[in-house]
Amino acid sequence: MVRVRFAPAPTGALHIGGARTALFNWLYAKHFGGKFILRIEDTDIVRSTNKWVKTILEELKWLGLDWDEGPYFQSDRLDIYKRYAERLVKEGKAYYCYCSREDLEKHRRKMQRLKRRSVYSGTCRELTPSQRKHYESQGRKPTVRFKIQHPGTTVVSDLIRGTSSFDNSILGDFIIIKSTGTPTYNFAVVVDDYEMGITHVIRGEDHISNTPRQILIYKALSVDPPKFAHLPLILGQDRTPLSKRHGEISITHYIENGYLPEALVNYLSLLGWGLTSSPQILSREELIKDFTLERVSKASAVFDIEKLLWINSEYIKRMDISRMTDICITYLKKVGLVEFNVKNSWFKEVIKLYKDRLKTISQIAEFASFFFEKEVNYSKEAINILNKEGTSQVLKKVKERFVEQEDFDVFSVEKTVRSLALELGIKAAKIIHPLRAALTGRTISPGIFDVVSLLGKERVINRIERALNLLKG
RNA sequence: GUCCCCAUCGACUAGCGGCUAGGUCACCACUCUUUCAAGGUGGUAGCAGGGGUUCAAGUCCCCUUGGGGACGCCA
Repeated sequence: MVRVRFAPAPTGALHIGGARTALFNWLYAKHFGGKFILRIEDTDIVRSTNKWVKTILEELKWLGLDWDEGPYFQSDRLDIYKRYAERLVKEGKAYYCYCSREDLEKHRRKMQRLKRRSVYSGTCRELTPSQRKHYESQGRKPTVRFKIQHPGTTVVSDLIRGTSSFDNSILGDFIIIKSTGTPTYNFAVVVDDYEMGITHVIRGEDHISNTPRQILIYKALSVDPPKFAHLPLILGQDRTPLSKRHGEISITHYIENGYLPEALVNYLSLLGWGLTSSPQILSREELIKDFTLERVSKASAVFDIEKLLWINSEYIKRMDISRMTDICITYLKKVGLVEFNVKNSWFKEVIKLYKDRLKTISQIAEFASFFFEKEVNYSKEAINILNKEGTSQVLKKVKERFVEQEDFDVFSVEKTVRSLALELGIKAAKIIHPLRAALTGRTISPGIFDVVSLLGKERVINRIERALNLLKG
C-alpha cells in the first residue's frame, strides 16, 4: 500500500511550489490507490502559527487535494521524538552536546573565512561523565547530536534522479534535538515517516542534501528507509527560485483573483511533468490515471503566468454557464459591483457574452462594469469617438428609433440599426461605434446588439441622452 | 570555497542510437468581423560548447561553460 505525505511548515501560506509538491504526492497516492497524509511540521515554535495552519488547510481544500489522514501535528508528538533520541544516545549513536550557539557561530564563520565547508568539529563527541556533570552544573541545556560514522559513504537512490553518493565526512554530527527539547527537521521527519508508515517521500529538490542524513538515521534506528523522489524546483522568469519577488505566489492570491482550482491543478501538473502525446488540458481523472514519477523531469521549471492564464481561460470557456454565473455573481458581490438581489436569468445572458473573453473570473468586474454601474464612465478614447463630426446626429436618429421600438431582442435591435444605416446611406459601423461609446463609455465591448438588448430600452435611451448632453457641453 | 544535482525553441515539454527534432503557451502574419476577444489557417524560433564511443549521437561517456541546491538549535 502506497502511503505518501505532504508536510508543510505553517510559517506562511501555501505557495506555488508547495502546492505542486502536495499535488504530486496526491496524484501518486490516487494513481496507486494509496493514502495521502497531511502532517504539519510545526517544530519551529517561533515562526509557526495557527493562522497559517488554517490558511494552508483551506488552500489545499480549494485545490481539491483532500487528505486521507491527519493533519498530524509534530508539536503533539514531542515525546515520541525524545524517546527515539534517547534510544540513540543509549546505543551510542547520538550524544549530548553542550556547545553554545556563540561557539558554533564562531566556528562557522571561521570555516567560511577559510573557504571550508562548515561541519561540526566534534567537540562534545567524547565527553566524559564528569565533563557532562560540570556543564550541567553550569545550567547548560544540551542538544542531542547524531553521530556520523566515518569514514563511510551513504548512497541515496532517487526515483527521479537515480543514485548519488555522499561522503559521510561532509555531513557532520548534526543536531537532532534542540536545547529546547524539540526535534530538528531531519530527525522529526524520519521518526514520523517511519511511524506513519510512509512508503514514498516525494518532496522538493532542496531536500536532496538532507537525504543522506536521514538515511543514516533510518540505519541507526535499524529500519528500512522509504523510497525517495525529489521534484525539480520551480523558478521565476529570471531562473532564480520562485519567490515573492517574482509576483504573487500564494495560493490564496489565485483563489481571490479569479483562478479556477482545476485550472491551477492542471497547470501545476505540467510543471516538471508531461505526457508523450501532449494535450495540455487534462482533467483530474486523466492526471490520476497517467501520473507517474518516471515522467517527472529532472530539470527545474520556470513558472509562466501566461500559460496559467491560458489554461484558466480554457476552463472558463468549457465551464457550465450556470456555475460560471454563480461564480461571477459571488465575485461581483464581493467587490461591490452588484446588489444582493440580482436577476439570475438576465445575469446569465451577460455572463454568456464574456465566457470566451475572460482569462480570470475577476476580469468580469473590469470588462462588464458598465452593465452594473448606474452611471457610465467615459474613457478618453470613447469621448474622442463621440466628438467626431456627425455623431450627435446619428445618435439622435438611433435614439428616436429605439424609442419607437417595442421588441428589444438582439435581432430586432440589429435590424433597426442596419436599416437605419441603409436609410442614411452610411456604413453600419458609423452607427455602431458611437453607440458603443455612448452606452459603454468604451471602445471595446461584446457585440453591440447584445449589449443594447441586455441593457434594455430604458437604460439605452438614458445613456444615449446623457452622451448627447455631454457632447453639447 | 566544498559536496550534490541539472542542461531540447523566449516558457512548459515530447524524444529513451537511425525523426525533414514533434506538441502547447507566448509572439508574428493572414482570415472571420461592428470594436475586443474567441475561432480558423499559416509562420518565426531549439538540441550550451568541445572531445570521444559508434556504420550512425539531441539520445551513451568525459571535459568545459552556465544554472541550481545544500553546507542552521529553519523546514
